[in-house]
Amino acid sequence: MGSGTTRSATSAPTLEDVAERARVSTATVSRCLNSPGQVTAATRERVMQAVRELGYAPNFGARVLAAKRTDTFGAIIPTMENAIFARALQAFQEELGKHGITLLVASSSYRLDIEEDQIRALTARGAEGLLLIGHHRSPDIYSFLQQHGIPTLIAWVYDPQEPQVSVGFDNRRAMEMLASEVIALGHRRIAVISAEQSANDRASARVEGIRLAMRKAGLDPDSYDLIETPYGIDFGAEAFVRLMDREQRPTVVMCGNDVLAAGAIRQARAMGIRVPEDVSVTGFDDIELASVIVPALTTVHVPHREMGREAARMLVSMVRGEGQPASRELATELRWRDTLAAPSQTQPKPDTAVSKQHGFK
Amino acid sequence: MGSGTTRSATSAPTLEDVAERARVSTATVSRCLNSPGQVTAATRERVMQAVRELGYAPNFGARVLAAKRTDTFGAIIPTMENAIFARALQAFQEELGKHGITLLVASSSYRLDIEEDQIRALTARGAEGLLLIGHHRSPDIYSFLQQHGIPTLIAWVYDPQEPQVSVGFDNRRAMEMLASEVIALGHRRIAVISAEQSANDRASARVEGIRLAMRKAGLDPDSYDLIETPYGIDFGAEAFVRLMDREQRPTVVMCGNDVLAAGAIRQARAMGIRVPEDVSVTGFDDIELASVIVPALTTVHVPHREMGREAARMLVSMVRGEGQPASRELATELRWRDTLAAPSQTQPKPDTAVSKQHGFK
DNA sequence: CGACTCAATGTAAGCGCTTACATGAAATTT
DNA sequence: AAATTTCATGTAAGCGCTTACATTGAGTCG
Repeated sequence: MGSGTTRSATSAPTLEDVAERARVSTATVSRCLNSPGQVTAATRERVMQAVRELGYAPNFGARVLAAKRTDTFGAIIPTMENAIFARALQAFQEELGKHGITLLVASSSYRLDIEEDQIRALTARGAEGLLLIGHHRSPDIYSFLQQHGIPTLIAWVYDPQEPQVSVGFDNRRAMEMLASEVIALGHRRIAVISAEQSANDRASARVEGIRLAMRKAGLDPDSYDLIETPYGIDFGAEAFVRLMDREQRPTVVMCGNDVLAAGAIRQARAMGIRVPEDVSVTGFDDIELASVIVPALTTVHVPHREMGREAARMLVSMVRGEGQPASRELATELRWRDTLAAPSQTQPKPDTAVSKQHGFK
Repeated sequence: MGSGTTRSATSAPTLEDVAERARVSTATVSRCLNSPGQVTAATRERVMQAVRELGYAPNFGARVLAAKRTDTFGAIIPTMENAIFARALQAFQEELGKHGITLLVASSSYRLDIEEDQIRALTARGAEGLLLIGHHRSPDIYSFLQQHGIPTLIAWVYDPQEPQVSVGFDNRRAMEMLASEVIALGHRRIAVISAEQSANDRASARVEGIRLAMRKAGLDPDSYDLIETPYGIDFGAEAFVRLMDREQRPTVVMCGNDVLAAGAIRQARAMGIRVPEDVSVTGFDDIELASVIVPALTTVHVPHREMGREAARMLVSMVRGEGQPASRELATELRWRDTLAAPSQTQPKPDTAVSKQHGFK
């Protein structure tokens, strides 16, 4: 175990230990650490020496208790396994780092009750600002947050109606745009694979967007086929199987996110169903995966990194007491790739080889 | 803003406020919260009522200071953007949750100096146990950790030689296995795309594994072509271009991870180079991506979730003072899919459909 | 050379919580 | 009914740090 020194794992050295060793008061040590300008170079040197020798690290709890500042923000995301959150969070953290702020991350597994616990946990740990995903949660929490005076920013959605400041995009409108294109292409039998909508307002907004587009196009907004499923490639694949089992197969499968779409496409290939000749597929998010799979996925691009960075800036200014900034909308953008085409008028004929690669474009 | 009560954001209520309102001592309130069994149902009810009315949440710093327990572990990963870490971490966190432990996550961007800061930050924040990736870091840190008595577990590697307990796999041996297969298949012109090795002992162990296999096969271990590149699909693609520019093209490109491999494969397709007919490609990690891309990637499967879960169990037992468990090796496994084949002896004949592109050779 | 300034340092009062110990009432025993 | 045990609750001492305020001693000025 011990590699050299025989120093056992005594409890960590305290400010007082350092003070004693450097022959100064604890106040001086504290000043050395926090506002070195107030201390003579000589004493400072002596103190730092002691700090080094003892391997001193301040006790965060005590510091917070006394100073009432934590320089810590918190973020709660549904899951770390979803690349879109990971990516935005990385950017968020990088930006916070520039301001000397530490980020605490927790994940809720898409469960409201867990999220609530996490919010309390992060608050208790002194998070001075909070980043949350989506608006949908109990009002109690918002009043709790308000009571504790904790600035909270909602990401991944943009909705100026809501009282909380948000940064993100209009999920409904973005999906509506995509759906309009799909309809314009001639698709009428539309199927949807969505993430579970109950605890996920992004998912439900996206589904709504599709309905809206259908209504606007004069289609019956209830005529579409919807499957809700957990997040994961395999779930997407499985949902696709079920969809293809319907007596009336859809001509397009619109997925609530790219991962589900990737599963659908993989499954299509496995079943010998050609995309987009036999069935079109669309995604949402534009994660890296989207451009790597074959055929490359037509999807909605979301500026994740930018959202993370912007969220950090906004939250910092809120915590600094510069008032509530206005909610900020980020632009999404259709990424036309190879999985969306007009429905084939003819019955799809069983394909001969693995197809001759639909002439791109 | 305020939805009902006019309560402004006064500073958060304290234990004392609750005590006063419930007409008991602070001790009783504390007991209600921490060991409710010791309190009469009646008083408990009264206290809880007060807690609710006040929206009380304990001050973490104060609690830690007094109780000397934080129930918090820390983990530092190189980046959240890499799915393998995200996935293992998710499992790690889930397992810790069962023990009532909160996880604090930080990311170091593959930089040793940042990691060091993060270690100190997490320590100061009361992390009682630490999960770190890979062995490679300054000895000062290990003595710091030891001095503070913070159990530390190293993941993603297995090396019983090292003094720190680790859970993971033998990167070198795993890659050696794969490389042996590659060589057995007849490949002699081997190229490698690796992550940067300097701050990443997993990457360097993997490269070493390839050299080892070559040596064992009687090949000159310096005859291979190595490109180091940052993490990312596009970087993999770019490296692939450079490799294909060599006057003597390799017959196989072994990649340090699946993401680089995905980039290489995407690029091959873009260049009209067939995989595996013209060039084989291998990966490492077996992330979801590997089975979705076309052709599906031959790679080394690593049990990320299991590693995360196991890491949690081991670290918990270490923190509980149950002594140093032995390092634990997890099995990796070759996943044969479609990107690795014997090098074509004959000149690759231009195939009719997809391409006559690759002029080369 | 004494009155005054000012910078460096020390003193000590909390910050909000937990918990060992003290207290007193109710339950149990003798 | 007195003695004893038991259990709920209160009292108060810190936990390690920051910081307002007090102190000291050196420099400045007339």
